[in-house]
Amino acid sequence: MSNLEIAALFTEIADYLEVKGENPFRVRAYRRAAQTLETLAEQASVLAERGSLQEVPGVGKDLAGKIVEFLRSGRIEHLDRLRREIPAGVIDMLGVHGVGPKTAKLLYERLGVDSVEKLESLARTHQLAGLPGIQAKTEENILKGIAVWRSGRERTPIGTALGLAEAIVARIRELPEVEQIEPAGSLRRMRETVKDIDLLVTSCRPGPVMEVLVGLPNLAEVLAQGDTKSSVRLREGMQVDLRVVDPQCFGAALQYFTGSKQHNIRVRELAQRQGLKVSEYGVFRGESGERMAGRTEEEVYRAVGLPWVPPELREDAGEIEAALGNGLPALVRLEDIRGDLQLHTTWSDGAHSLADLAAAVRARGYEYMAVTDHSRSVTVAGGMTEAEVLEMIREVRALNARLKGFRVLAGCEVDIRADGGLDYPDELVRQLDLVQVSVHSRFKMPRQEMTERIVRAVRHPLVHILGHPTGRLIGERAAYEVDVDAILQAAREAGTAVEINASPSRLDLNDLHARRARDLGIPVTISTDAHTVSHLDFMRFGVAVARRAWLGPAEVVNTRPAEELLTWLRRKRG
DNA sequence: GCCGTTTTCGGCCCGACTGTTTTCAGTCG
Repeated sequence: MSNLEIAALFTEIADYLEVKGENPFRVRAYRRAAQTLETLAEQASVLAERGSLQEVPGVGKDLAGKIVEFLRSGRIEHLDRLRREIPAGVIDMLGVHGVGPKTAKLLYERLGVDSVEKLESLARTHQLAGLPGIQAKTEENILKGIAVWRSGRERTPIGTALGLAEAIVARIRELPEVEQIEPAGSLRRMRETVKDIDLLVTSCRPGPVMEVLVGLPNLAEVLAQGDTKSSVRLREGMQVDLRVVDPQCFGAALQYFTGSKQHNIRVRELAQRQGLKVSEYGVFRGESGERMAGRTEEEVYRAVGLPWVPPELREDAGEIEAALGNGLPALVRLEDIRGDLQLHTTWSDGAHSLADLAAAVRARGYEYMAVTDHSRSVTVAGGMTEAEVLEMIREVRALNARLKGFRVLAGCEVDIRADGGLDYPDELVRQLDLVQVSVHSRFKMPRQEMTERIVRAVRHPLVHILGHPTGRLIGERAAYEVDVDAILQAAREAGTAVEINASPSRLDLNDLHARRARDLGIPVTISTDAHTVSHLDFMRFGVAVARRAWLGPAEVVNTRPAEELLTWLRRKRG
């Protein structure tokens, strides 16, 4: 977590510097470094030990020094000074929509406003009006901004957001006036959570499109309605921004609105160096203003000398450099997946019988599946007794005898006990085709103890896969305290695979950890952890995480044909 | 504060919108 911690501190420094009115490019340097740290697969502490912090793009001598300072002392003296100089509440105000650094500074210096609460009471009583650039309307906007700030600007899990977006897209697509419609923003990049839904449409008649949007059955509020841009808030709380653009500009607009912001900045810097200008309207020659591209994203990227970059990679996390060197990876696709390796049936807490689930999995076009019901200690989930495991194995063998062209593997999600031991004796575990291990209890262990516990299980010679390695539930439960890098190192040494659990409430490993696994050459599985047939659809979210982690099909275990998978499972055990 | 096919100094992404203004600064994405 320390990369995220350092990133947060750099962002805080940037906020302070901005309020102080310092050089905006210096501010940007801090923000860029923060953003890069957030998407860095390797721990800054490890880089620091190697002395290679300055190889991180955007980290120079000074910022590397500050990182080292933080790692050594847990503090950054420069930030401490800033905190003493300006109250934290002034920085909080930047979170209010409509209040930027200039306004915050003005309010603090002229009226002593040093908290959102104070800001609110002064706006209510019209004591802000009269300051330079502030009148009644601005007071009103600030109050609106505070209301949104209060209601929490939490992000929505991708599964929920994508469902909402696709329902809207389906309605709009029905209109004969609509030519193209695409979600953009972080939704298209498939981040694990998204803030709002951006939709991009080409149509010669925007009117009816806007009508559909403001007439949605789950509409809560129309925030703005114009000819080319409308915004609404849904009852579920999410904001939806819809823009209608000219077909000539669709690719440029899609590229622009997909972001990330930092990726776009890099693309434009690249263009600028070639005397070009990139905007949401297209790519233009500097002097003549001649239009070179805009209809498709491919055109836009080609015009600035890049191959098309898959949206999942657009985070300024090395994809620009890779694209320049023609080194973008061929990413795993949903259609590459040949089977699902974590599934639950009525043998434990799943909704369907083994035979019914197998039929449903097969109907998705998969070649194989592993049934991985819970082990005995996980009593809340109806874990199998030893006798039931044997019975389950017999049922699998019998089923396979009947099935042609489809293979069921007898597996188990074996609980990792508090001491790192497995939940069944080795003689029983050995009889399973596939053994996945995971933690389901004692989440609050000290970091060191939890790490040793999982490392021990990962090293067990009969274990194939570590399931949902960090145990987090998005928006509900943080990952347990654990040294993920130590676990990954152990997995590499033992040849044990790690899972990307595709359930949208888990997505565990996350994109960063999965990328780290990739960098270390650890095999990865993508599994849905389905407890009912509809959960089989989660595979797309797991594949999205894998794509964000730069994984190709060869690095994902369950893209292999059944025979190759079986060979890997056997060989793993020597 | 970072960085280099134009640079070790002098640059650093782009456009829209809004509210406040007599021509633009601030904010946002």
